[in-house]
Amino acid sequence: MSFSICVAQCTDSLAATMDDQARIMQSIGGVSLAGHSVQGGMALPPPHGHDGTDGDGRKQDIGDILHQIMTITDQSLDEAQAKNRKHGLNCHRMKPALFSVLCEIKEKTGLSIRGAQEEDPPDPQLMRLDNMLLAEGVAGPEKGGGSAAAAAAAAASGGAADNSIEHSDYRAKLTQIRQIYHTELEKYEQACNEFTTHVMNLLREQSRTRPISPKEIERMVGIIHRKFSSIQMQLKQSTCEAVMILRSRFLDARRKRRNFSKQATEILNEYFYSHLSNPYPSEEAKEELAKKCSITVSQGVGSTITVSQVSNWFGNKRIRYKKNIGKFQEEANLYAAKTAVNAAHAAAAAVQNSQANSPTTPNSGFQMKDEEFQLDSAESKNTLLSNMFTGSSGSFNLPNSGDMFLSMQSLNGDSYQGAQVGANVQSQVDTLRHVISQTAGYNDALGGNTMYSPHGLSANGGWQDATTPSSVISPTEGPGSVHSDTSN
DNA sequence: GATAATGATTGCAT
DNA sequence: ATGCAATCATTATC
Repeated sequence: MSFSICVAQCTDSLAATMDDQARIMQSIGGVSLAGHSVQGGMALPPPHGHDGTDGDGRKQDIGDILHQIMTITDQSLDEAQAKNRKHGLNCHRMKPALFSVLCEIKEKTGLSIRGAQEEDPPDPQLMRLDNMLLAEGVAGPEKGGGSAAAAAAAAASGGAADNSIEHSDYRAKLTQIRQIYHTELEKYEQACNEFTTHVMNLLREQSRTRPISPKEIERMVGIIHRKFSSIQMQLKQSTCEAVMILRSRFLDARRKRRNFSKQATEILNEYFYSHLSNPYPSEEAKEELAKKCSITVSQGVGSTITVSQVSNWFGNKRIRYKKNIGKFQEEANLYAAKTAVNAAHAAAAAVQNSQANSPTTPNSGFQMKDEEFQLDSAESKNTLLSNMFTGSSGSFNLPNSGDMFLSMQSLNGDSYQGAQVGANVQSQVDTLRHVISQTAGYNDALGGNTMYSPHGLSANGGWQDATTPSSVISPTEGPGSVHSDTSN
């Protein structure tokens, strides 16, 4: 939440900066409008019949003209007056001489200027900014660019390319920034164009009374563009800053973790304990699990869970389970029982179906929707159950769920009936646990006899290959374990 | 607030 | 690439 606040702040500050710049820009626009007043000031006398070579009053004349030029802008003239004055100057006999002098001076300055700014070296700073904005998806193509950049950022951050809430949050903020950036940029460009047009018109008009080469107009336009691009640079800089802040917040948020929802943990645990002999879900299985977790999560509160998170979870789980098996005994039993109940449900349903009645399958909440998944776990359920009830050793490989169902019935002696199928899961689990405690010597105490041992865990602490799941019991136990044989 | 639980990261080995 | 082991950092629990 501090994250979103900070981002909001950063976006606000960005907007504020942009407003500042907009103001700057507007003030520039104001200058451009005020520029109208220059119009009359530079008016010069037109060519005249006199060649201006007579000596006496010449200095005086030039002085007069210059004086008029210098002061003309200070005087507020109405249209008629201005016209008069203009005409007067234009008709002055010194006009040609002055004009040619101006031309000469212009020629010189023009050359020097041309020489000075011939090459327009691309500003490295601006290029950096441009590149960054492009890379971040702020500049460039409208759609996809942002998410691509976000994905890139996520990937760079450590592999969680497909990300969750933070990701979309990041994207939303980035889009916001992009929008502001583009709006402002457009405004600037528009203002720049308007200003350029205006100046060009001015120059064109003035070219009637003073020498203005196309080169000069070009140069003027260049100056204007440079001015505006320097403002744009500020905008780009601010945008970059905003993106950097946003990004750093986003990356920092990586470490911020949220516990998975109960349902998600249930699902993962179920898979883990039902594949205890080989708790290494394939890529597909991980995807499936991630999807399942996210689906259940979407019904409640929490964040979606990604494949890499599933991988993390299994990595953590394996290591922690192995480190302290005793601590996980209860959990293992619980989930084994749960799985058993599920399998029993499935089996019961199957049996009932095969008996031509049409009972609705009880909604256990743990039932696998995916058929393949279901088969897979059903198989391991068989294994687990067999282990539980026979006290391990190879054997089993019950051909189908029906058999397992039968084996349960025969084992329990009492309690479990097909009719119970519709009852709620927890009670069934409890029942089952009770039954187990009676029949299989269930021991609740930590570190006590484990009726449910990690058969797949080999002596060196690793899990055995998937192909030989529970058929071999290692003679020695894993770290901190106790005897796995709890059979009666 | 101390401690446990837990999700994420890192460095290493394969 | 993937998993393990150690560790970090946050969250939950008491």
